Amino acid sequence: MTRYEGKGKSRQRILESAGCQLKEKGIAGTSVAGVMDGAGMTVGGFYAHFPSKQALVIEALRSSFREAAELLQTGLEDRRGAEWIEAVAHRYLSRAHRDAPVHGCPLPATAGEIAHADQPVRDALAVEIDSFVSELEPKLGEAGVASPRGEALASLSLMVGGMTLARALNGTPLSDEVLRACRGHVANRVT
Amino acid sequence: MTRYEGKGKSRQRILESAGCQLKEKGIAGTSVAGVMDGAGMTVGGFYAHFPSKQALVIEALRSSFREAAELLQTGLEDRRGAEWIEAVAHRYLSRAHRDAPVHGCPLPATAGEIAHADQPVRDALAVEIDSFVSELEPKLGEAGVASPRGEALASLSLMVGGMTLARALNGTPLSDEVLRACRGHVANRVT
DNA sequence: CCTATAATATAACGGTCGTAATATGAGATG
DNA sequence: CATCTCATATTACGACCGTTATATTATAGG
Repeated sequence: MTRYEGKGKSRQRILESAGCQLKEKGIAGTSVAGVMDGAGMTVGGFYAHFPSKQALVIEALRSSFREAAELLQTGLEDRRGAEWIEAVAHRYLSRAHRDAPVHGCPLPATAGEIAHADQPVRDALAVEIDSFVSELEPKLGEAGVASPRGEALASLSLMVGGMTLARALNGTPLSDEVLRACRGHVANRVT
Repeated sequence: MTRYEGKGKSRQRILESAGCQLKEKGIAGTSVAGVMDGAGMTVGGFYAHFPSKQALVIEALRSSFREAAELLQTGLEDRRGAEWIEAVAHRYLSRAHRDAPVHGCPLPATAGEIAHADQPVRDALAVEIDSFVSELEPKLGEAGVASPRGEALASLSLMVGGMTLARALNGTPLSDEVLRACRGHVANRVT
């Protein structure tokens, strides 16, 4: 029925579908059947591409995190130091990001569940976070903070925590308030 | 077989068991049968005490959050301003809290899932967070920060985000590093 | 055109979930 | 002692989960 476009393409579609579902519904809320449906296929073919749901979660987390990290920095190439980090925080802690998890960071929806997952999942996350923090670090160095790496880790924590709470409080006045407070905190901290 | 101690006692035991499981395994990882087992009873009796799992989650979240908020502040009655908030942050962002979720805050394990839950759950959370932030606020006022409420919201976001990430990175060197960085951030911010 | 091969669809397995109907058993009342 | 009441136990239902075995289909090579 469906036109065949090669195994690699299918794998990529599965990965993208999984990324969307993970960002929208978390790990427990993401089912293999749902992912395959989102990729325009049926369950049966899944295990020809991935050995288990956990393997899919690891790879989808990897690729969607990298994609989000890149998207977060696009268009900011001309900015430096404090101006750059502030722009990143404002973009991350925006209402747009809160209301459209699909185009954003997978951490707010999944980090809490990764804590109860197996070690391989946490190890994979550590690699990605370490890499992202290493990108953040020099920018904070330019901004003249005392310990750029510590500040990068704390900034990530603030952004993830703020977005997680803002989403958990969605539909209440506190949601916007949390976002605004966290943006203000970064601005005060860095300028 | 088991001695009967009144319906109220049973309800309380269910609530405490649910709180433990929520803090350790999140909402999806918490099953009604498991909660009743933890309370020393079997599934059947559950619906005599709560109309649904969601109702249980709301009430267990409420009571365990309040309990954690109180525990977080005990023994700190003599401290003021910056010293107080720093002690709270150090206690929250400790390895002890990371490694023993049962005696701590339910937010790191549940906030990500609450975002996908129904509105009543989010409304209930908003009430509790608003109340906690109102307790934090005057202490930050004493510390002399510009906008105490905003700072309280941002501090909560940093603490929850830091603990969530530290648990998601547990077993890797990054976990301790995140905790240390967030503690340092609060210290620098407030002194 | 026919075959070989690989990708996908169909269907089923065992397990767990939330929920509900029914059965049991203990405490209070007469 | 008999009976009523109500908390709890047992059991079952339908839905969904991850995973696997099997059937079907589409592409590539002779």
